[in-house]
Amino acid sequence: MPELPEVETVRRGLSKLIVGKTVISEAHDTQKGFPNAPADVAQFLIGASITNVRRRAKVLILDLSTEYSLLIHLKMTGQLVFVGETRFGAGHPNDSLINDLPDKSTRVTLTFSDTSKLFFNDQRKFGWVRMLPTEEISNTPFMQKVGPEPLAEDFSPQEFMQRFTRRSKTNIKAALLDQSVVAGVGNIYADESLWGAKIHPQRLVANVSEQEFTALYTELRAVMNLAIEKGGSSNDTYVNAEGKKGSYMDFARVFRREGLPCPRCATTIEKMRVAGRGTHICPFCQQLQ
DNA sequence: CACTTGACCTGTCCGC
DNA sequence: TGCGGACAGGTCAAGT
Repeated sequence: MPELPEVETVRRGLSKLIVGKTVISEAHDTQKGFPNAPADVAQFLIGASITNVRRRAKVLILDLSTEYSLLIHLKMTGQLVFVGETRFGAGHPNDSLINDLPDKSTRVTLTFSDTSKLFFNDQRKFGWVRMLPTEEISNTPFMQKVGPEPLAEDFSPQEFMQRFTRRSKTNIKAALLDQSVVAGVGNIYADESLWGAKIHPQRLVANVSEQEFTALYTELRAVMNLAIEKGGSSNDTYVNAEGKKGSYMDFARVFRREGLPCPRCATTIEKMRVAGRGTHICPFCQQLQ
């Protein structure tokens, strides 16, 4: 999915687009194929207004005036696209992304009192939407176990390294993808940050040095900040709240660049399988040893 | 508890 | 131009 930078991009968009709006109707896909349909969502939504849009890890939190919150996970192919009443006229080039909504991947549609709409689309149906009393969010099992936000100002390199101790017997990529170690890292930014820190993804956590952890910390934050600045990565389905793609893939250094030269040393980038995921490395910069 | 693998879905691409 | 298999941004529930 959308990893931290993509979810953050959606959050910033929704913050500007839907805060203050009042929900007047909710519709969702009731097909058997959508097991995450929010059966109890409508009764807490109708008449409520959106007071805040937050993010924790890869979860979006829409706070409502009713003291309830709508939690949304986009997983691999989820989209949250806002369509305002008069945003684009017919024939506008940007209409191509949104003029067909709702479509067959639309799972939830919220309609606001000014007739604007928010669509939750999800081709692969892994995503979910849940309603919770706002004050209970922090007590959920997920929020109890999820690791710290890597971009938080008070998140230090020391804390970063210390979080990995519980996963010392696995490889660094599997640990980096573990949301209970650090929040928000997915396959793209794992590969990009490991390349930046010159660490082979199959290196055992126990064998990664303090200096290497410091480099990984710095690279991870840099790559995520750059990705947010570029509006995230769009390989295929990801779009922001306005239906637009992000451009980070134009800046990617190894991810999905197998066969191309490493931007640092020109060695041909290779693709392999690590932690069950497609993994991209420069075999010269990132050695197993 | 920590670790690995397969499952959840739909769509696309690649080789035969 | 059809068909099978692998693969795709993420977690989970199982298995060891």
